[in-house]
Amino acid sequence: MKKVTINSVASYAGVSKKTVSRVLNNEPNVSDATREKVLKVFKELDYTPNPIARGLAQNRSFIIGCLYDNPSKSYITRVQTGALAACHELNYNLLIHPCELRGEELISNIEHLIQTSRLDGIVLTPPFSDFPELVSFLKSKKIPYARVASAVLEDDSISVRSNDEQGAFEITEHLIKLGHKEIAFIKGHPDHSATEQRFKGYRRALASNGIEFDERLVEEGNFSYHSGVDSARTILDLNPRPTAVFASNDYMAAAVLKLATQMQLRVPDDISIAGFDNAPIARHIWPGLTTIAQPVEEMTQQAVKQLITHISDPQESPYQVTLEAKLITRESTAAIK
Amino acid sequence: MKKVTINSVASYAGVSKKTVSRVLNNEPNVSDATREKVLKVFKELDYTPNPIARGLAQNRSFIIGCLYDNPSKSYITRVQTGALAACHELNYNLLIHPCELRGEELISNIEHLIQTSRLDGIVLTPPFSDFPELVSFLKSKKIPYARVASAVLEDDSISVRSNDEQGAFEITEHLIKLGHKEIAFIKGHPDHSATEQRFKGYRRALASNGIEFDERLVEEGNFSYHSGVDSARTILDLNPRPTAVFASNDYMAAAVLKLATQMQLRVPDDISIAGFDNAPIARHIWPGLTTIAQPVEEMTQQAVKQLITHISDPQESPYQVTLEAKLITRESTAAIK
DNA sequence: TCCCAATCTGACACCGGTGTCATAATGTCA
DNA sequence: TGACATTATGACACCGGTGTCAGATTGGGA
Repeated sequence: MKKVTINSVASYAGVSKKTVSRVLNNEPNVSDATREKVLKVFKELDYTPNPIARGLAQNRSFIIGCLYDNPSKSYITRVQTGALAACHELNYNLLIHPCELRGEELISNIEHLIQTSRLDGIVLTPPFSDFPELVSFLKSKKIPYARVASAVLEDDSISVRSNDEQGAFEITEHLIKLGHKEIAFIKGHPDHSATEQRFKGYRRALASNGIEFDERLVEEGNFSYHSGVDSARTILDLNPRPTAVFASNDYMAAAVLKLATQMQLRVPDDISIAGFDNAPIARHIWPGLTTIAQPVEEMTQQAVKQLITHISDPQESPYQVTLEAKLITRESTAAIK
Repeated sequence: MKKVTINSVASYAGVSKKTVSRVLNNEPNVSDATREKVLKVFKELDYTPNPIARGLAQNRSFIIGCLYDNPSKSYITRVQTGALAACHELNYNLLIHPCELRGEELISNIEHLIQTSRLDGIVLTPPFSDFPELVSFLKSKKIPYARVASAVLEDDSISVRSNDEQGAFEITEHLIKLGHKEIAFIKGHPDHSATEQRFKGYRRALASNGIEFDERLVEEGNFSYHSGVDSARTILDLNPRPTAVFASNDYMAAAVLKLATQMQLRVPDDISIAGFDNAPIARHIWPGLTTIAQPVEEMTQQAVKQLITHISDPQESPYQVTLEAKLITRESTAAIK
């Protein structure tokens, strides 16, 4: 099986390398006859251009990096799915790069990554999307980037998000409409901008329904299952016990459910529990969790797509998109008795 | 910020490109003085070799592909973690490629992937590890590959596995020692070789403890949570009801637990449940699942490491490794009353 | 019919490394 | 000291594409 290069195609088709290259890249100024002739040879020889050679000539790698630091495997997988879909469509490769936001020398770690792998661009997923040091570093180095699910919008960068504040508002209001007035809240990790957004939505729902905010009902979590256990312990021991708990994500909500079950509390009869994210666990436990579903794949796909488009043609100016989050009701929430 | 290439380094150090290249690759026949001089210039100019140029010259991409088709996000993430660790260590990149085993034209899909991305090698994770068509395709095309968690061993290929049969044996024996005699079993997806292995271990444990195998206690699942629900329904409706259920993975075990809870059965008092894999869900539900932990990260890391070593130096002959799986006991199993 | 612009095509250098081979420098032993 | 093996170094082609620019061809208007 001999290697098929642009040279073989050129000589076989009786044209120059450059003309073959023109056909490859859909450049103008190639006569229809020539174009067809070359395309036919492509098929006959089963030619695939070498992205490495192309990369060298254009000083590009055709690789996008994807940064994440997230305890939720399902979130990571969804991010990857969306990013891969976009990359696949636009003939790019995806390089995944898990790393710690608070790890030592994050910036130099990323710089090294970009240097050695020659990334063309980078996608930031939470909590990196709103990490100022990193964003300004990328900006100063003129490295194209896109932010997924960021809270802070900038005019001149690509950002695709869903409305966390609104989602939290809706799920809180859902609880309120079921008759709950004492609704505990478990916060997420302070490094994530979603944490603040979800808290805001919770408070707005209380306020707009005339329920006074009670600080004692709020616990600090960090999105991990473990932190949910700790927060749940405090909340479930309150006297009087709140009739509902809204945790900032499903893992912490699952932890509340676990502890409640251990304490012989019946969910949702004795207490309602709501989560956020619609992680697989939300439907894998009993009762299933009422939660908010975000279009993670689509957010990431749009972000990466826009990023690559921008790289290929810097004329394309970046823009921001906000997608809808959706309330999913399951068995863990019910009307107060 | 000017680009630093091998040419700049060469002229700055007063040597030829080739000598710089020799230092870069730790080749012999460079005097210590020259080597040091060049190394110093590397630091001064902060030089990073361009992997793309190197790839073109050597006809390599420095990219390993990782194939998977697995419903468990945590398994995927663990595979990635191990693969990334190996790649990072050996200056390779990892290209993830989720795809369907039974999807149309799997082989041509993979061929296209290898063609267009110019993969240097490929890691097969279950269920691909034991998919004969794919393996023989790779072999015929002389594409280096490594298999993770494969059941069938071949002498001349890289394979790193853990002992599923033994794990299943141990967990079954654990149940038997707790006094259980009627132990239901839920099989995994028939495409996965682990399915057969785990079933074998279950049967061996029964046999070696003088318990007769009862076909009615075996249900067909496919590793998904959903299939677990179906199987659980049948099993829990049996009369007499088995005192224990061993599901081939944790998702199906979680499904059994969910259904049992819905049916007001107390776990483990009324029925014991065991899983396999030690997925996060095993400790996120109540009661926590007794299960088998496999060293997924390590398996994958070793496989990829060996794969890259083999690519860089085909002298290195492939070998097979089997790692230990470990029984983890949690609250979902208890002695029969 | 002629001229000039627009369209098409190819020669050749270049991207940043590595492989080959010739040659220079050094070392070893008789 | 001379002959020869060994080590060190560089010149140059090459990997497979793309960019630049010059030259060839075609088309339209005067």
